[in-house]
Amino acid sequence: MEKTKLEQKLKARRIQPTAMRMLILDFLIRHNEALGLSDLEDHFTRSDRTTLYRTLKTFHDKGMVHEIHDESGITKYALCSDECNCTYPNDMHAHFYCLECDKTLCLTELTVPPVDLPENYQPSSVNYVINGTCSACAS
Amino acid sequence: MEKTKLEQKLKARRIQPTAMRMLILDFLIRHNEALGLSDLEDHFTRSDRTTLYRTLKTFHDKGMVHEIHDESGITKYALCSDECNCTYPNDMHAHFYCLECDKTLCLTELTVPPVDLPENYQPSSVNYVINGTCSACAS
DNA sequence: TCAAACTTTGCAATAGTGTTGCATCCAATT
DNA sequence: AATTGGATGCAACACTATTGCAAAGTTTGA
Ligand SMILES: [Mn+2]
Ligand SMILES: [Mn+2]
Ligand SMILES: [Zn+2]
Ligand SMILES: [Zn+2]
Repeated sequence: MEKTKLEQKLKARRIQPTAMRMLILDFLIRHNEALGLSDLEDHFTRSDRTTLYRTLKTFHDKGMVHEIHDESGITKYALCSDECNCTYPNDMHAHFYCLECDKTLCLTELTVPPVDLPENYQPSSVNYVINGTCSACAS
Repeated sequence: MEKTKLEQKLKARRIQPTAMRMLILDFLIRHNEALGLSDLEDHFTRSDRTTLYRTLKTFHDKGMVHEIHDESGITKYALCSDECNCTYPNDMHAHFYCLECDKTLCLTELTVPPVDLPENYQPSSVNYVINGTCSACAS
């Protein structure tokens, strides 16, 4: 994606657009799967773990990405859509974790249904992961 | 719970009923929240981490408990009902993770609805966690 | 233009959780 | 009693996440 577009996206979330952050944002955009810190480490070999870690943290704090917790035990991050505020239940969707290839996908079409919680339980977000075998691994 | 009852429950899942396992099972029964390894460590101070770890692993392998992955990053375990085989979607229910007190509850009433996955995606289980504030922390 | 103030990055160390190898113990079986 | 297999304890390790601090870079306002 063009540099100016990346800059805009970062600024829209009130994130200072540094070179590193634009590279990482671009990387996230190119991959439509949720990525963990180690995935960034593998690709940005010249950059320090900590920078990558803190970039993900900043992105998360500013609502640029959402966290997904799956059976891998690794915290994964996926881009939010531009309009997303990660509010419950509107912006919440399901995810698919493939037990074979270890990849996690956003099922953005699959919005979570609001549910009836017990008295006095206040929901704020959802972590919804369906485990199984993805289409690539099924064939 | 009485010793013989605990023995029965373990044998029903083809788990050798040792003293330690009965104590841990009893502990899980007494707490209706999902527990992590460290919770067991805190209580069974005279026992070794590894034994507790392997007991949970055995319980999980034999279908006595199910794993829950929430925002805490800690793998938590909760007892399955006697009839549960952890099959999708019948035995799958939602969970509630309180961001204040860090506790995770089984919402056994809240069975997950089967969903329409993309072509060739094979689901086998679900990790469904609703985050928010529990009734105890709301008041 | 320069210095002060603030932010980002890199390096090192540490914390926290989960996992394994191996020796010993124990209980069931013959 | 000897044999056998599983359970436990101890130690070490692997992997991920997190923090402190100093250096480098950037913005801001005399
Ligand atoms: Mn997602
Ligand atoms: Mn449960
Ligand atoms: Zn796959
Ligand atoms: Zn609570």
